[in-house]
Amino acid sequence: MLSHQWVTSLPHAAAAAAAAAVAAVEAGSGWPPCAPAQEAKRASTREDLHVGSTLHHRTHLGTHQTHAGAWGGGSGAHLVDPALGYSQTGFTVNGMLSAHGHNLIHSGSVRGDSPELDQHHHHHSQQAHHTHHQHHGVALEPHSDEDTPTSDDLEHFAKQFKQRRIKLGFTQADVGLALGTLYGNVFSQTTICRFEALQLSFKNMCKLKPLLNKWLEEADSTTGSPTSIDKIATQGRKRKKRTSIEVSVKGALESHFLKCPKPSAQEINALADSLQLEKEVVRVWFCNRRQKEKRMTLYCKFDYAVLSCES
DNA sequence: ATGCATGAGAC
DNA sequence: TCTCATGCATA
Repeated sequence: MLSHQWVTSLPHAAAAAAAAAVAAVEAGSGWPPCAPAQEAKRASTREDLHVGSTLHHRTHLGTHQTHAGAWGGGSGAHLVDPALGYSQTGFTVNGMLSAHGHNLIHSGSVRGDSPELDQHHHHHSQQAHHTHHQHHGVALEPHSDEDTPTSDDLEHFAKQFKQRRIKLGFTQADVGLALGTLYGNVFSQTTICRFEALQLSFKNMCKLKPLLNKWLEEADSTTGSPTSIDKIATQGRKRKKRTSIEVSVKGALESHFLKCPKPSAQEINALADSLQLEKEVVRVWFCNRRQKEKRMTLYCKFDYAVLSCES
């Protein structure tokens, strides 16, 4: 039981905690295509899904990270050669062929201010403020990176990006580092990966697209300009070892999630207790599960009834 | 490629 | 406390 222990991780591998805390905008995360209308019952509690009405923020990119070297304050510049540090360089080759089987998001046409376009349900609490001031059926060209791209734009770009990235011989990690050296924001392999797989929130995708687009141009235009690599490694800070949740337990959590995506603290306690997990683990699990739910545009359709969930 | 985790910012 | 962006560590 329990496999949680605190490990003092001294990341010798490529690491860079230069995460800009940007996003001072309000919420608005889910992808446009689907409009899960589950909650919306409580007054203020919800905001995560009202994407539509407000999504014209700027795709700013403050090259200045709020707090470099996040943890410990100690940002021991630990230079790591990406080629050596990250050994995930090999898989790329075959990656281009297999690609990601799921090609989601087909709802074209979303752009500008109201990207959600709810097509069904909404029996209650309709957010009637669709500023549909847009000539339908025109679409025209997708302005590359100026305006808010449509879902299709993003999907296409992501696809294109991955393809070219691979052709150019770069790994996802390489790109992440390059973005840092070129524009100030370093990203991990994870993020690049998620971008390519469209597993980021719509907003996030929009934010990253311009950056990746620049890199792309830069990359295949400069036939051999090894952008200097410098990186700030995060000094060791305690990080909880990843808790491995057993399948059976996961099943239980899933089950509960379907009934109640947002359990109260007490419910979490009860659950944690019955499943013999730390409360924090359970709490985080639900948080992550919710996030995933939003990204899961694939199964975008219908809302499962929100059952009783208050204590 | 993805699961669990951290942290900042919004309520 | 939740969301949201992001990533270490892992399968």
